[in-house]
Amino acid sequence: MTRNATRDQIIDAADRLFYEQGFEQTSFADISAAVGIARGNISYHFKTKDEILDAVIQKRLMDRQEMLDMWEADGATPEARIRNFIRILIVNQSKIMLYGCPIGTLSTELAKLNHPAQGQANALFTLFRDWLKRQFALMGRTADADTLAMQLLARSQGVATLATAFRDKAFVEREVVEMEHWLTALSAPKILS
Amino acid sequence: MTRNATRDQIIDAADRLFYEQGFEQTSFADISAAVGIARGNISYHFKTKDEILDAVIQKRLMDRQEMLDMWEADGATPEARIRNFIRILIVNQSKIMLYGCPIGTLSTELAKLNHPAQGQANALFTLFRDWLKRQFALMGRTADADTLAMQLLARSQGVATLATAFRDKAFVEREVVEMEHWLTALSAPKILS
DNA sequence: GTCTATAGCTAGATAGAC
DNA sequence: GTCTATCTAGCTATAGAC
Repeated sequence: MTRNATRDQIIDAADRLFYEQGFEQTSFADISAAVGIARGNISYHFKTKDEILDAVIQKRLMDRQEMLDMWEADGATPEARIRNFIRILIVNQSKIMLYGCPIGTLSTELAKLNHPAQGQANALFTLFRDWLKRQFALMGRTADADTLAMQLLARSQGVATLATAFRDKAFVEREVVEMEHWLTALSAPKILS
Repeated sequence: MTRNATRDQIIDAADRLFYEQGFEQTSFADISAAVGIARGNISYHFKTKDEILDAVIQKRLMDRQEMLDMWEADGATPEARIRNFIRILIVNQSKIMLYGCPIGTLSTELAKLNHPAQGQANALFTLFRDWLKRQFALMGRTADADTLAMQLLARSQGVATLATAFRDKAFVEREVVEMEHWLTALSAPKILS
């Protein structure tokens, strides 16, 4: 893997534009303009648009893995680590209200295109799914760890989709609180009050 | 509003193709081929592609309103009616696993295009939101009817997104059961066991 | 490694014959 | 109302000068 400033700039710009405009809607001209280079220069670094997509997905995988590793290192408890996941909806709120979740929207777009990179894109979901599963298992939920992981993933995706449609900040914040309560209830001993 | 067989066929074909391939990815050629007419004929009925989109959204609004009216007429209780909504995920399972939710994916695509029809497309969400809100209110949940409506909408959207990514039938069925339990628990008196 | 130029294609939209 | 033909513009991708 060679380091190259221009190549990395292309990937960064494509990553942002694929998220904001969609993969299909983003042209070589868009990317080259964003980087500030000539159109043809892109082709020196990437033969086809699909190669750019592959590089963007690889970069997203690396970025998210790094983020999860950080949460793993810093979080005192599995609950605290999962809370970091839930709070993505707050941290990235403004972008999510404009463009949705970068993972979910790419996955959906590639599904409609029946694009060969679908599997690679869905690996991003699997990354979070497996990480969440491990955290739930550490919470003692070994039996239903994967079910809980999928439930939390689904709920986040749903909130992101409706956040984009309704642009309602209060809704997002309310749902995040609800998810945190759900998480707390999972680990807390059952008390009849 | 004049009735016209060809015009309606164009709308039907566009409705299907916009769902399966996306709005941007569907061309006049795709639609005319699906209907079995010449490319130029489309332009007689619709001046621009955006006009087709408007017609498709209007049709979807009418279709869904009709469906909700049927549920309203046939459902004995608000719970039974809401159950119909939840079970969309089962009834349309195979299509959802291929293309996602027609409402959510269109809304997301138009958001990324910053398309002027965003508001119209989101009216589809509002249609379900208001209907669900009314059902929850009829269940006695007047105070948090809208919150519950948004929660159920979000959960459905999330399941649809992950269903498309993972193509996992068992996951969808499991989540539908979970949502039905959630619904039952909402109306049932609280029993400490 | 970056550029200009262009080939080859397809898109949305328009004009006009029938 | 439906058709063929065509315009203009945009796209991906390639070739080759520097």
